Amino acid sequence: MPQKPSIPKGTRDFSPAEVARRNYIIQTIKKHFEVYGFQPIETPSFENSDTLMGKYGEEGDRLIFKILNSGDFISKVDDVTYSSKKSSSLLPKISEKALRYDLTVPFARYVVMHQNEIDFPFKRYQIQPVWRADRPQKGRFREFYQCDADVVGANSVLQEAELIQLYDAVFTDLKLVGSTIKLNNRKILSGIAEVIGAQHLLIDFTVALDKLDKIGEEGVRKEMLAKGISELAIEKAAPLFTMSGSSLEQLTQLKSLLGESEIGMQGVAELEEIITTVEAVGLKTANLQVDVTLARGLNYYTGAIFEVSAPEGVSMGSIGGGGRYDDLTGIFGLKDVSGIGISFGLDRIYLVLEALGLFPEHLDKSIDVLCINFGAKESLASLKLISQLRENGIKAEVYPTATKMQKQMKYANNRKVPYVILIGEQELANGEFVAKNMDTGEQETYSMDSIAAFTEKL
RNA sequence: GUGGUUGUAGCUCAGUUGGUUAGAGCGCCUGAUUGUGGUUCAGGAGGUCGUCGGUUCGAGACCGAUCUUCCACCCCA
Repeated sequence: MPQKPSIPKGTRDFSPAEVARRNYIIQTIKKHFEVYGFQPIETPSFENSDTLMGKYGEEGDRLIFKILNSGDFISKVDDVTYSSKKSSSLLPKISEKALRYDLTVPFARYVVMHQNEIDFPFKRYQIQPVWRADRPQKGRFREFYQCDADVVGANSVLQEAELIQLYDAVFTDLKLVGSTIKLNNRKILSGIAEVIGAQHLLIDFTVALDKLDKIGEEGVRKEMLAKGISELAIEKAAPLFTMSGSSLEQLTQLKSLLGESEIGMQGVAELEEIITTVEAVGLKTANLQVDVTLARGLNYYTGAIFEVSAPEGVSMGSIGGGGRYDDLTGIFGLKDVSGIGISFGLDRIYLVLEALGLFPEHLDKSIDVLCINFGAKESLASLKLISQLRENGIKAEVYPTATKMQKQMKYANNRKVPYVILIGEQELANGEFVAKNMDTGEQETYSMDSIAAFTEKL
């Protein structure tokens, strides 16, 4: 036998049972997206490189899968570039396309390209795979699905509140009780950087701050210092390290800290409005929590930032994230279009539901009825019966060959078929069929003329 | 991209300081049971020990490379 085939690192095959479970999650998310008024679009799996490159920071560029040009691409490279052996200068000459890295940037490109056909505010959702040339870990793949909902062309904070409700609705429907939606605002982070005199180091500051729960206050101070933030500045920011209390209490503390920063106060005001709105409407099972250390996410966020973490006890990175971006379409030449979006991480939600045993049982069921095959004449009668069942939307099939009954029953058992139908010589002669309930083992005889009596039981 | 870790039957895993023919449980197949699955009993099949190379009289075990898994960074869903 030749070498066993394999699939690339960080990719997966999905069995029928896994697909059924994934579809269950997707259907749930889709249902709520539509109830909230979002419309689906799809975009190509690969884009022109210049659409993607530079949109996710330096780190992001490294993680984008590049697609090699077609044809004899290497002969078209000039000798100087070729012999320089520098990937950065060689890359644009041999690769002009790349696999999409997320759904937000392609969406911004879509909005700009179709701006004349779109009615704003435009609410779209998109459920498609994305690719990252990352090193895989648990819940971290090189090919995975994002489920995004975005609104562009409206900048009321009502949207923020609605999207928080949407998170709550989806996770409640999935029975994932106790998820936490963390909320922050980029303007608050900017304001703090301004107040402590470290605007130019905003990214370094926020990245370090984000690690607070992981490496502790000492670790964060150390990292900030290493990035060139002065001791005095860090001391000014110190209240952040120990901030606690309810969301509104934290906002009060922020107000005193940010009093001199216009942008910071604006961020606080936005958060306050979002929180009071959400509290007025109420959430079903999710917790909403202000977290000033929340900074993850991409450079293009300008206002609210969201991140959802699984209920306590499940170790999994974030299962969703999003935020407001005021000028994403500006990169592609369309100014003054504010957008806000959230993303659900399908693959991680799957792992969380599995860990907590929250998938409904019926997902395993592939068919409702299996007919035992007793031979040519009998199976013909079975086929007629099955046809009628199928017309009633019942998933049914006849075992294809007349092998031993034991084998057929075992097959039915393994496929978790709830009912097995038997039409043998005896039944055929009497114009009847026997239905066996595979759970209880009980059998009942029905007339071929009145299948309704049977279908009612399903 | 950096450092570490894992790989043995379809699945989960044993396998002693390197020593004859590599094991278990579950699953699968056959029979007890020619019209009845799940439970039970008896028997059976299934492995170039991730791959390639090296050390050795001898390698599943030691060394190197490579692929893969998981983990910590980086970053992120």
